[in-house]
Amino acid sequence: MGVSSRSAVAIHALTMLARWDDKSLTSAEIADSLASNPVLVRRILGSLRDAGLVWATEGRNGGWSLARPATQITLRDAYTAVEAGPVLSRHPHPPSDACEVGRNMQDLLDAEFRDAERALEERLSRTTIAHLVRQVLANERAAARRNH
Amino acid sequence: MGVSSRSAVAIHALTMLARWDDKSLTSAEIADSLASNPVLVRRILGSLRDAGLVWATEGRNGGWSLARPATQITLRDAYTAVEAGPVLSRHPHPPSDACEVGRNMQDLLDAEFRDAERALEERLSRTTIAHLVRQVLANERAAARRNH
DNA sequence: CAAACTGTAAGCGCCACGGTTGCAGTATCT
DNA sequence: AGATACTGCAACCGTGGCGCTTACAGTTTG
Repeated sequence: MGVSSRSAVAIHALTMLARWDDKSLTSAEIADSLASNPVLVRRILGSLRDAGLVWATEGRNGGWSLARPATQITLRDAYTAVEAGPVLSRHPHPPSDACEVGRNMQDLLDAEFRDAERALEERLSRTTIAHLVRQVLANERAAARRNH
Repeated sequence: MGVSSRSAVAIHALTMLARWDDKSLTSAEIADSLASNPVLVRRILGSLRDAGLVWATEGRNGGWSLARPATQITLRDAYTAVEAGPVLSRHPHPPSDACEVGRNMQDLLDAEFRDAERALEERLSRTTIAHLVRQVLANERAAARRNH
């Protein structure tokens, strides 16, 4: 296991919004694609809205749209918007102060883990939603070509 | 949250074994430093043993020792030994096959997430247990100097 | 007013987690 | 031999977060 699947849902939703960016999509439409529930989608899109990545119009014919071009939204943006805590958990309790190692490990480990998490986020920041849309369309074209 | 705290415990234990590598340490001693439980420590050290990082002698005066020099054990070794699944969770369910995005996202996301996880592990592999021991000793020397 | 949306709060069952108890096996010490 | 001090392992518990659902208030359009 590990981090929640909210990032996956967020990236999925953003990719859909980018794929059909001429119209807005409802949480029900996105939930259908995810084989999930509209409320769950709204919760996650709510986090993305708070992060300034998407916006919603309420009422009938309402729905969700990207707040900026898909070329300017990275996977890291989605990840940090929906994921709270650190990836790598630290000590459950503070270690013993009486131990030479114990009284130093927490800070040392924190520095190492932060660097590692930074490396993960840095890699995520190298892929944009636009890139994923391009790959989806390319895959679809290839699949259509195979069906002749 | 995120990944379990087993990595933190494993690295803590390895650092202790490396710090006092002239003798073997019991699970109780390590548990004391962690303010935790000997059984929990044994569970995690058991994984490290299966990964070939440490070994134990049973019976009275038994205990744990490193299986190879601390310069040749990285944080990645500890991490992969105790942590099972992927860091970043994928879709809870397979998405809908009827959606153009849905039927492509899983593979695309998996590739991206694997790359990101690889980046995290790569960073962890750059720090050895010996390096942590060196920092602990340096911190202790600095603290002793301040107490004059 | 009815319909179709978003937005929230509350609750559900599930599962992994850290932690604990209990006990069998094994080596050492007296 | 018998007490002692370890590892090893299985079973269990309480907690918390997860994905998911229901219910309902608010908002805009037909």
